[in-house]
Amino acid sequence: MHDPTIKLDHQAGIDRGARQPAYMQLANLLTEQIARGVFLAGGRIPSESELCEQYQISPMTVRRSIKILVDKRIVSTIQGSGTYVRAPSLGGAMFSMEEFHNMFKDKERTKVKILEALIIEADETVASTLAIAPGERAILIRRILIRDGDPIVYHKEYLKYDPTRPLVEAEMEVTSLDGLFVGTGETKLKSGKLAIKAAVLTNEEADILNAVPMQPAFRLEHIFFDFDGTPVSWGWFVCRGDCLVFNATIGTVSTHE
Amino acid sequence: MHDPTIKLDHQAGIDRGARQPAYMQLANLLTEQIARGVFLAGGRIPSESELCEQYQISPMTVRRSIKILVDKRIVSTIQGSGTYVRAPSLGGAMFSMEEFHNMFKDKERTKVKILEALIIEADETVASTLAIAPGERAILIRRILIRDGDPIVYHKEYLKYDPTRPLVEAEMEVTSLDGLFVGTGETKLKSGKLAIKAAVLTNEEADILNAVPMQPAFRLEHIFFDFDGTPVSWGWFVCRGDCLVFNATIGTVSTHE
DNA sequence: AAGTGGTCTAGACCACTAT
DNA sequence: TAGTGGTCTAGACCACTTT
Repeated sequence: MHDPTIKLDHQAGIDRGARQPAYMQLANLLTEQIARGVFLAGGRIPSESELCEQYQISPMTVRRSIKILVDKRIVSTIQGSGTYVRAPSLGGAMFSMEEFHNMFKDKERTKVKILEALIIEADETVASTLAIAPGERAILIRRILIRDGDPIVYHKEYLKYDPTRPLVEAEMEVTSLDGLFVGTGETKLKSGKLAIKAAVLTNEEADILNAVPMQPAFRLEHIFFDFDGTPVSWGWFVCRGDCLVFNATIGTVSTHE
Repeated sequence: MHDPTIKLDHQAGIDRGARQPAYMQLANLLTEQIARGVFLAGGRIPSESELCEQYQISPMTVRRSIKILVDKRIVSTIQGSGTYVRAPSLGGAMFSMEEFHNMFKDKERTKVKILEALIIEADETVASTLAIAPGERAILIRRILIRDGDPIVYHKEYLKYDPTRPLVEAEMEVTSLDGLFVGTGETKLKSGKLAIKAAVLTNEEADILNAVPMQPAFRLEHIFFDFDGTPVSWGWFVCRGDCLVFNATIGTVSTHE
């Protein structure tokens, strides 16, 4: 297995025969040069026409490469002026739910146990959140996610009770929670909101999660809406803080793929 | 100020004279149709050639519109098959540091108070994190961020002591923390990592932040690297949980700009 | 006036999926 | 084989900044 492309480091160019498309190659080339300090933060990278000339690529392809760096917040463009390298900053960091999702993506190790699933009468809080009248019916589901035998996440969710659609049954059936995370396409939800809050375990939660009360925890609140904008479900995950960290990278990290 | 474009809702098309470029108009049109349920999750949107025909736009421009929806995770493309509407899912949610940054972006309301700034001898933990020998010199800075007179964030940071560069002075001088968040371009940092952890206030932190111990809090750990990959600084922000929430939206939220 | 990025065209060829 | 998305070209014109 010999890779002939291994030593074109001295003056790298675009390999038109490579599996990687030209725009990706150029994006990685520029990213690496920025990461190596060839172009410093605040400075300008070569103009698009210069890059076209230098790498023998058409304007649209060069633009596409630069667009990638813009999306990654590595550079920013100023019309009429140039493309500038951004300094790494905390403000631009992004993090995703991947870490949380990974906790129970592995179906072999993860089980979902339903503690409770019943019809309740909505109290003030539930009613106002689900935009229904207090005392109206709603569904309450409480479950725990178990990984390798240990309870790691507690989930509580209120669902609007609506006999005209089988959302209730569908939701009850989702014992793997995949619908919430992967998006099954079976539900007809339009959009949702998610909030991450800092919390400590209540006595009840600590009991369920085999942990001690007052332990640091994340509370991930979620609310989903129907196509007409009315709320459909409201709930939250409680996860022990020592089981979950949200990570993000800042600045230039070349991906190569 | 009359806007003549206000009532083309019945069968919307692309307005070539509008300030908004065609690719953005099409992206918003598709997003709205998905949000209204015209195209359901799991279903296919019209093919690129169909969209070209329907809206009288060239292929590259249509592709650009679709790329926007792909980036927003509203649709996903399968080569040779089509472009499919994704179901909203928690797994795809993204968070930014914007909320945190906003807490002290307003310079009028925010002050930074340096509690301490001194040269220390690195203990085991600091030494291994900054990749120096235990006992070697390092800088410790402790500050609080004050908004409207109330202390809201506590910041502790260890910096590698390196006489060959003025990073120390530069860092000491950054009383607004802007360097960390906006990216001043004065530093020569290459990249960094950020971790968000759940925590409770220690006695010391509670005292500094005028809060009670054991209160829920976020701990935002950060580490920055130089161009050669060596760590330059390590530190963390502690923020009361009742002052900070990370928000994200899921699914189709048309932006219109 | 010259140079920069922003938009857009009207095709081309390719890789892949469906049938 | 027909249709789909993926890549790329070689220009065009525009808006904007710099000098």
